[in-house]
Amino acid sequence: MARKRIRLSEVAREAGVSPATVSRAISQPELLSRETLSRVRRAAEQLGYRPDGAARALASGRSMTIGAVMPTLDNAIFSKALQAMQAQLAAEGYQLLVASHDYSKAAEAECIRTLLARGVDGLILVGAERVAEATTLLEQAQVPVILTWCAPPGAPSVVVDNEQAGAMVARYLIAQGHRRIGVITGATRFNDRQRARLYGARLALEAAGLSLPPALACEQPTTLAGGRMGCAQLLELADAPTAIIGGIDLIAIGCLVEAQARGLTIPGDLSVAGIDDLDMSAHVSPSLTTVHVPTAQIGAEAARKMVAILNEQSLEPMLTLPVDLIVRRSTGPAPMRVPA
Amino acid sequence: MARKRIRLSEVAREAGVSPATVSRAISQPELLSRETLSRVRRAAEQLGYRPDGAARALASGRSMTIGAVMPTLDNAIFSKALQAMQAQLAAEGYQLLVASHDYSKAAEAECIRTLLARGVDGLILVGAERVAEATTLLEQAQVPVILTWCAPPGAPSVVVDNEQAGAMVARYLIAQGHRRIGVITGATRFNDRQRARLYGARLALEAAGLSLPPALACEQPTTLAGGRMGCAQLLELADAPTAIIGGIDLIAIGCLVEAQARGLTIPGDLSVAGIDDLDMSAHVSPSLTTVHVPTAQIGAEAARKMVAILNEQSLEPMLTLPVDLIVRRSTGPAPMRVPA
DNA sequence: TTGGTTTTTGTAAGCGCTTTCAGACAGAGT
DNA sequence: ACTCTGTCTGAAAGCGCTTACAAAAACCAA
Repeated sequence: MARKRIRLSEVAREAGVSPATVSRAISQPELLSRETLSRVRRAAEQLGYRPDGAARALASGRSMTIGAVMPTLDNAIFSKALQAMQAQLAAEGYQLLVASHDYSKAAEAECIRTLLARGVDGLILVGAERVAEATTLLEQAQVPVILTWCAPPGAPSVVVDNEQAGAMVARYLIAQGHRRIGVITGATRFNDRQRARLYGARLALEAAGLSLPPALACEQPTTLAGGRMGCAQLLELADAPTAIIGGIDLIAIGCLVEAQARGLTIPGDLSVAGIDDLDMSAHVSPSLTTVHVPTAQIGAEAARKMVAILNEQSLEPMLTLPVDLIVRRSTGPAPMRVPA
Repeated sequence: MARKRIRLSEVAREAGVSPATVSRAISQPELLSRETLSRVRRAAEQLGYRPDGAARALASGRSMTIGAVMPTLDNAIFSKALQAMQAQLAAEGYQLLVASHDYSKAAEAECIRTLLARGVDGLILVGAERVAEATTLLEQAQVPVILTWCAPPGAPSVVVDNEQAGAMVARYLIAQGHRRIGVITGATRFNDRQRARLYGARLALEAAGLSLPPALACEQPTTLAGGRMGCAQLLELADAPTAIIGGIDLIAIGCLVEAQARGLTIPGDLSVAGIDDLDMSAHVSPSLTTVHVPTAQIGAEAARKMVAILNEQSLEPMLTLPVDLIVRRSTGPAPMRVPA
């Protein structure tokens, strides 16, 4: 089979109308008379016509394609957001062009450059921080940009209050009587989300008259293995913490695993809490206390907002989604101080 | 800032050459003299020229874009493969257009249709099964298609032997003395991977003179929660299995959780094994015996193969990656039969 | 120098569609 | 009957780039 691709003009000939009419039948059917429309549709159907995306994009200036640049897809929070984003966009007739940069600023700029060159109609990014080159590209490009997870006030964005999330867990642990609380985050250098969470936790600690000494704040890869290492490090301290906050659930779960592997009981000997509320967090053992971050919703809302902007519907630029503390079994009262 | 976008012809004027020369400077620099090339490059640089993707695609007939259709991105195995795929493609100058269909055949066909309409240069799909409509689309489209995970012999593909994977775990459990082995898979109806794994396990069982009665083979959503439900179901059987195989690790981990929540010790009372070898599988407690499936490699190799095909390098159509049994702590000898 | 090659560059014709503008036509009002 | 709407359709000019094809330039041997 596989005959040559049918062109719009052939459909026009078949239907006995002009190419313009066929084009309208596709993109603005309401302009055509009922009869013409159905004639064109029949011809298109019969010939198996498929419009050429590149040609449409070139002629119309819109590619119906949105670019998403993520740190990685290999992390449930991003892939989940992406999944929701793609579903939402598909429903609106847009396609998702995906790039990921593995937490490299330079690579991120490169991703932005390529997507822009591909002619995306809009760009969805994670976080607010990027290199100057990227910022310039974004300014010069005439496409809307939506930031997710974290953004400066005023920028079109769908975010959560990461600082608040960090503060929430910290306050809860403090309320449970913990006084030495460790925090394990991902690298904070190119990750404003992690930085904000850490900062929030620190503020809460200080507000309670406590502090977060350097030894108790460590950075690790945002993986389960990273959590294990971080936990090991904190537990080996002379004055080990009675509670640990993971900057993301994956790290917290790593702590759970490591602590239990060392024979500690949770939450008896050590309380552990995370931030994100992954699906699995409710199922690990013990189930993880965490702050629910509406990951999928971030993706879906970002997509929705993008479409709204492209349709010139103006709205609040910044959408802040709520975060909630979810108390489960991995946290409890601080252990009694053992008399020296 | 944000002046109007620079066109190729303006670069040509600036550099004092013809548009054709500028075009060549971009796509076939080796055709130009050293001097002209650098002149053009300087002009392009100075004006901040960015080629228009749509125009290039239309004129050249190639969009430098590859479409990937996945069941979902919200599952580590797919997002991990996608991540590798995207990285590999980016390195070759291609971009990834992503779609997902949530295990719906109809939606998959729709994804294929849209991506094809967008003018992708190639398509990467999961599994071999699809509705007739999709098959027709693929035949008519003149783009290479690569199947992953599972494919009929002869089709360009990057696969693993799922049947073999299923057989491997089953044989291992049999060797450990288990005689009643339950299998929990994802829905097998639109999932040839799960079906093959189940089939492999069944064959291994039969080869050992055992069988897989209907009660011991159940289907659940491919999630941790699905695993818990399936496990609960099997454990409540009058004649419960002494070992359970999860069609994917997520399900197996769900079993781990559920069984332990019910007070069973693993592997003392129940052995559990999965297939996939997720990152977390090594870290759950007890660590999960599973069959390693080189997920990321599937993605990377599919991308590599796609590029090779697009460059007309012919090669073995089908690449089969090896799977390995990874024995960890979640499996052990079958418990002694308790005298009635 | 001359003709034959081999680069290197330019000319121009599209790629397949959208969209502006204007024309055709039907119905309404006077 | 005649203008005035408003609705529907067509003609034609691109969108920004690639790529035959052809011309020009450079090189080479005779």
